[in-house]
Amino acid sequence: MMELTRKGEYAIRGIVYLASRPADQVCLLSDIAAAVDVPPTFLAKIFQQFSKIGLVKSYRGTGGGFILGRPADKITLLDVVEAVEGPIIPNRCVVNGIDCDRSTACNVHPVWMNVQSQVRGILGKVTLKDLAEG
Amino acid sequence: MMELTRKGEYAIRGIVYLASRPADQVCLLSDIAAAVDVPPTFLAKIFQQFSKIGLVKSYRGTGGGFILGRPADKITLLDVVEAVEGPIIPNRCVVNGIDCDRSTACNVHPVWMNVQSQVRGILGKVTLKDLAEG
DNA sequence: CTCAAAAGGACTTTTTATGTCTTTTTAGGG
DNA sequence: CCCTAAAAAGACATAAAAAGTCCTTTTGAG
Repeated sequence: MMELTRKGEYAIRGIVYLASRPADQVCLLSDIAAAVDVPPTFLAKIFQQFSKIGLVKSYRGTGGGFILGRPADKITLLDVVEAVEGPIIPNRCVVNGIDCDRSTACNVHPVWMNVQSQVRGILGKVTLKDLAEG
Repeated sequence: MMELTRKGEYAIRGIVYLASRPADQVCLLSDIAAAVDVPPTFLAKIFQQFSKIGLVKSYRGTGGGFILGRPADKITLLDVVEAVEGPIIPNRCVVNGIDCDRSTACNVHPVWMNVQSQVRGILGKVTLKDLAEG
């Protein structure tokens, strides 16, 4: 369980690569796709999602491409993963707040809440800067 | 991401219900399925998986049914989840040990290792006894 | 021997993942 | 203004996984 999809993996590869480039240099999607070995059309969709929420900035037309939407140390792995995979929800009932639909006193619920919070904590502390260097 | 499948949810519901019954009382699958509102044929498959790894013991024929394979405080949520969902692997490369196939120095890898270990830690500390009472 | 129950296997249907293709918008440069 | 380069958008296509059903077989008690 809890497996990242290929989309998520591609997303990370792509944006980490972008973070590893000079911050002011606009990168072609086709170049990124080639560098990280991801189907360009698929990566395009992913970067469109990034663009919508500001993780990257896009420029169209001749000389266009992508740069990071903010400094690499201000983008976390959590941002990236949630951008393409949706929120981190180990169990559906977590979204309903405190109570499951199954029973008023569901003992499993707080466990999932705990899992969610721990995972978010871990991913939220890792930035693209961390991932791009080293 | 990280969402439990319905199968996993059913599995938990079913075995927690079983754990809430008197330990020596054999339970019919059909009764369990009705009690936790899961398609009986589907739950049957799940309990077959449980049975194979000893989480439950099954008895065939007249008067048959299921009981827990060991005391409720010796079965963890991790046991149950991994029984039906497979091992907890946030990213494929975690299984290959220390190195990703993508690059020799993948900085993302230790993060997934950390996630895996945290989640396993949380789920491994919750037993069916905890979940069945209260 | 018969009936009740789980086990096993083959199947179907639905949903999600993983892409591709084509058209449209935007922008730069002559 | 026109041409070309690039991302955006949307409609498809295919494949894999999830979710569930159905039928047959095995096992056991009475």
